Amino acid sequence: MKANFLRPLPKVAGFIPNLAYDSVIFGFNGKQLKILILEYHNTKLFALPGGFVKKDENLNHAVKRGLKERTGLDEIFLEQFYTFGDTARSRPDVMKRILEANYGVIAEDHWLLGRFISVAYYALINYEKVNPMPDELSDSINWYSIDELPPLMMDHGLIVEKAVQTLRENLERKLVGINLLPEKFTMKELQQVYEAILGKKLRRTTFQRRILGMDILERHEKLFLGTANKAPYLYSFKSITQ
Amino acid sequence: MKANFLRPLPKVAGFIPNLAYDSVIFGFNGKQLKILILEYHNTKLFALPGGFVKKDENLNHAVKRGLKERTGLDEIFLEQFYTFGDTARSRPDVMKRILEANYGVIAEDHWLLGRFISVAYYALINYEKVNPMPDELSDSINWYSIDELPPLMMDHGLIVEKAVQTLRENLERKLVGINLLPEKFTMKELQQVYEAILGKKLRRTTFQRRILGMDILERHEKLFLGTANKAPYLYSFKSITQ
DNA sequence: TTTTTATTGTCTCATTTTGTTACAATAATA
DNA sequence: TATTATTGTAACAAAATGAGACAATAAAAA
Repeated sequence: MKANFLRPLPKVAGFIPNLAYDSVIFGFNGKQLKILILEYHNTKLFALPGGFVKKDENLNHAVKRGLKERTGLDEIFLEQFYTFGDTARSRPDVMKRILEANYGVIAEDHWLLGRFISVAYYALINYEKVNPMPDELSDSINWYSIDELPPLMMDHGLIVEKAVQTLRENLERKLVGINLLPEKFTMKELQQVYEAILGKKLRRTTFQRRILGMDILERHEKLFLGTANKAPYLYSFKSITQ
Repeated sequence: MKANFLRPLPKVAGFIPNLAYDSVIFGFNGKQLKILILEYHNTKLFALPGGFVKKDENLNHAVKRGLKERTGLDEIFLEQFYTFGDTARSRPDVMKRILEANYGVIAEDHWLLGRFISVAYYALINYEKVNPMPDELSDSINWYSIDELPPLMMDHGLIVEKAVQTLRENLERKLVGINLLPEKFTMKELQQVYEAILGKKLRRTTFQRRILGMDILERHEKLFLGTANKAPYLYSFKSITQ
């Protein structure tokens, strides 16, 4: 949420003060919905990837920039979902631990120890195309299944909760699920994405009929996996033809 | 959006810099969906009511505070829907006009002429219970029908658009429509709210059956309006009984 | 080569929801 | 007492969804 994406101890000058962003980066491993969580050096603190906004930079651009550094990906589904602005969410004590573990003693009035309002985004990415990169402050960034998260610092647990809730609400309306899959996918894979997001099983025949009825998929060649059964077709998302 | 809710030319000290909020306050006059728009002194500039966040104040609380000043109402439906963070949305030239019309010459580096990221909220209120109050900077605040808005300054037109879109999306899912009506209302009034929000006519019998089927309304006495026809029942929203 | 197995694509029928029309009940007026 | 416009609800049609059945098939086993 705070001191990421930054190499030397960052100066406030270049950034908008008191404003941060956090990102909930979703991936799908074929079975479970996962998110990227980083762990700060020598603190056992787990947090969402986040960062700050430059003074002359669009908010959306700042988040894309951070995401690119983390995942290497450029053209991904990214949507803002809430801005967290309670005073109690900022925890100077926690920030201090993180900064001291990295840079030694920190001035009491350092800008990173102040209050932060954080704009939260969620991203949907293709799990297989990513090699997550930690930053200077953290020694690891890893995928965690959304129902096996480590205890997250500050209000990051709440942020994840709201992200999952938003994703569920948007699933039907905006077909966001597609962004978690590779270009071509089987109907079963698409159904598994839906099931992982909604957290419940769906009926195969009804699901297939409903999705095909939407007329948003293009059918391609079959996928032969070497298993002793009928091979499924591959589908891709129809590009909108204006 | 900017210099509202403030009596003397506000000092940056007490507020979080570069951060504002804007509110889209919806009301329903029985026929049309309306929003509150204010006009700044001697500028012919129309804007959404907005304000700033105190350094030690919850974001949500700041918005409630502003809304209370504007409408006198306390317990109203209020929901955050988007944070606008493009650099291009801030228009120092426009701000300068407003401030100079109120306070005379303004320093070039005044904080209000800087860049602002704005968290946008929409509110749903009972049109009849409100006597809108302008602030120091504006000489009027008035209801405008959402399809007859004056040209709004900066990106406020965009903010309204997104608010209406969000309201539509939330109408089914969260039954927000109820908040625009008085405590007790007829089925027809409720339908008119839905129609105003969705911007289309609904079928009476289907609407009535669907709403009643939700089991969220309590039926009360009839409402006799003196018209030569059957009197409708009054309904209220069932309070959630845990 | 033939049989077996699990999975896929699609069809059918039951159930539920929604669209549409009809109609009796009513509150005031003529 | 008849008329008028509106309301509440019933009745039926149409559409969407739930649930099961089944043939087609890809590879392995026999």
